[in-house]
Amino acid sequence: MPVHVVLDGASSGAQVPAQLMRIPISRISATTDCCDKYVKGKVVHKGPLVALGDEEFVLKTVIQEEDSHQSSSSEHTSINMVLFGSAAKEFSEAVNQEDVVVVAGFTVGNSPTAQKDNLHPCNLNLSGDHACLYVLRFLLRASQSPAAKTKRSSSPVPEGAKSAKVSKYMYAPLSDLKRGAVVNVYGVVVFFKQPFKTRGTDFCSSLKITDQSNQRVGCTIFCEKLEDHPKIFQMGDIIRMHRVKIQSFGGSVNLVNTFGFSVVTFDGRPGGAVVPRTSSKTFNFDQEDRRAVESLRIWAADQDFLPAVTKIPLSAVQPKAYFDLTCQLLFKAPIDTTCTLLKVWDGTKCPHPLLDVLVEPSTIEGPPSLSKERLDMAVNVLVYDNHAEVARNLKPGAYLRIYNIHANTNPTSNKVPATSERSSGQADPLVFVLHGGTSYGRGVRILPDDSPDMQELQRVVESFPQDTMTDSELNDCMMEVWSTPPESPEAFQEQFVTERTCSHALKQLTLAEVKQSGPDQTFHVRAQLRSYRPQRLHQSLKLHCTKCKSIKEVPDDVFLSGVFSEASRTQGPISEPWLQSGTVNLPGRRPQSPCRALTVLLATELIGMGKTKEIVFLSGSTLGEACHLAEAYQFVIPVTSSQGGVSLLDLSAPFLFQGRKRIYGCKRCSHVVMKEPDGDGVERLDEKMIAEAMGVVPLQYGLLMQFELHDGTETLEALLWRDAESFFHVSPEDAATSQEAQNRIRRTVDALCPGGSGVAEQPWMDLCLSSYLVEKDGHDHVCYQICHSSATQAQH
DNA sequence: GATTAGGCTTCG
Repeated sequence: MPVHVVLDGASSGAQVPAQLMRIPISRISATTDCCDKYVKGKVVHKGPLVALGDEEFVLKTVIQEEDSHQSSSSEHTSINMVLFGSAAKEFSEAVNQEDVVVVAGFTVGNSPTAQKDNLHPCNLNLSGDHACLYVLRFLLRASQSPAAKTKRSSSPVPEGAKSAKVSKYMYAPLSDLKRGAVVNVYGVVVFFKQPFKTRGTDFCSSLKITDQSNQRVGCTIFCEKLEDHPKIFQMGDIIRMHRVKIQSFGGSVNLVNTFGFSVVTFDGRPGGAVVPRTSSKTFNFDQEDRRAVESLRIWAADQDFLPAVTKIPLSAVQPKAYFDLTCQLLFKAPIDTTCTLLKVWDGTKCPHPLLDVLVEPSTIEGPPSLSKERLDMAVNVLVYDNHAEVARNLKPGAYLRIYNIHANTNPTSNKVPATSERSSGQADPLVFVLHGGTSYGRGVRILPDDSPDMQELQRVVESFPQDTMTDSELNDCMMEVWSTPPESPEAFQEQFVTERTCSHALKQLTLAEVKQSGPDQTFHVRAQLRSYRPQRLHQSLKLHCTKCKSIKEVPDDVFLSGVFSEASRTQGPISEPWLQSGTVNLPGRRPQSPCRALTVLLATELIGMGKTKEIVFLSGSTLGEACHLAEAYQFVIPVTSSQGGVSLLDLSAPFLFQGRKRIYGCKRCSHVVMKEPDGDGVERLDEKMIAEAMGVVPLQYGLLMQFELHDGTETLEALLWRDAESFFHVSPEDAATSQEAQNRIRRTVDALCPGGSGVAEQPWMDLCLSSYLVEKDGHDHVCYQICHSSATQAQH
């Protein structure tokens, strides 16, 4: 298949032949005569190159009409394209996601996945010599001309820095390394150790890389700062290093970083986006780098130097085996100076009996309690020596990869008190161990938010119900109630009537008519609720700022525990003239847990006024302790030390606890200044006065849902946001804390959208809708919101 | 323009 790269919109070189006619994606059908047609679209998804045998490849991609926002939503503007043989291989090498391509010489077939992916009912198939592909590359103004781009410098360091803005680098093949030289290299990582502390001033990363020359070369990177080290997460990652010195040791070549060293790494899996991983703010990266990474990926995929099974979930663990575990930290507890317990899970259940490690409850750092489901799937990991030190700084909720973890079956230690139900004939219980030292790459690493492995795990663990506050409060916990569908819909079928509450004199329209009208209008419609989002109702609760209009999610307890834990880790002494410190004894929540003395601070002036039960500043506590104390004090303000003075925790956490209510501040609009709240001449302090005294702009709770409406003429997505409170007759604030409020919302959506029943049984709703324009991705979209409408229980 | 480490299972 000829592949042409058209630069600058066809100003030079290859051009799309003039005799070809463009056919919009939406007009393609099984009967389309394709011999004189071409399709133009943006690559919105590029699948991996799949090898079926010798030179037999297949690759799936999705292309989308570029100006698709102008078409109506019923048109299919995205289409699956399947490439075979050399066409697949060439496409994989030449095209990146987001590229605009022109495709000719295709055939049209039926799409077997149309039902599932909701894309075009047809497929485009590309194979053989007839297929023709043009990649449109629009060069940025700041970049070099195409002619200059083809010139390559032979110097390892940037040359002509004065004349050209873009520097070129030469990369040495690993088979051609001359002792003493300083070079730039690309390679695939075949072995690595996480950076470890040396006896000198630096951390050291030790790795081995290879490239198409099949040469394996060891690399030793010394850097004082951890963030300057290569960000390697797994074997197969791709690494680019600038300015490494070639040394020889023990008869083989070794690369060591030298002055001006820089490193960038990439995920090594073919097909994925090429995203450079570096903490460096300036680094060179252009199309040639992209191609170098992609060709290394394709080459490496065919080699067998990578372990066959790279990911082992807890459900597939073999006793006695060593493996890498990707998991989420639920909580941790120090055992002694050389050992820390990490309780982790990955959303799968380990099938083997587990050794139960007993720890002092007061030493546990993590959320106040966890759902039984999570605890049932969680495993103990004992990390020793150098890793115990790293583990002490991990925050509950963090996503981790633990390298070379050992599924130990013979725990001989009496240091860790343990119980297990061992009886004859039963398998030895497992305990996971990360042994001391760095052999075999042993270590722990936090996976960053943009890591695909982290995101995949996050999707899995977030599909489980959220954790509850405490065991005893399980029944009235928001997450539990909202996540649980009613036990028997038939037995509990209530009738709800949805009516308009506005006084507009408007004719009722069909949804099809609404869709044909423009923005900034009000409509009256009669429709049924086909579906709603989010399905997990607690996710509809949001926090929003009335000042900057931003909307954010309500953080979960695992995350909040991390913020509290981080704050108490960096906790120092607090000395403020207007605060007096003291301690409060908090009784243990469970009978066996001991009392804990909490450091609290009280405002001097309020003490003078006898108002000692109103506001308490709490330092160095856990989330659970803050919640617990909020039962006894009117307002609890978690604080930490800042240069000897007092400061609020990071505003991702509530700045104020009022009973069960957690009040958050806007990170963007708040300017925290800790002042003594002025209680003078005030009967009762309220949240507004406290927020004002501390320079915090409080966030409001809101309910945000998306309703899919239909009426036989059309379906229409409408948001419920501004008038959600009057629709459900529940205030979002109540929904955040009250079981009754959550029940009411649950019952309403269940009645309006009874699961499993036919369309005829669905109630009709009389709704008032408003339409408005929203700019997204540089284009205007018409959106709809349900307003002036109310769902009330029908009177029997 | 020094120094570090130089893979290769713990032993709890």
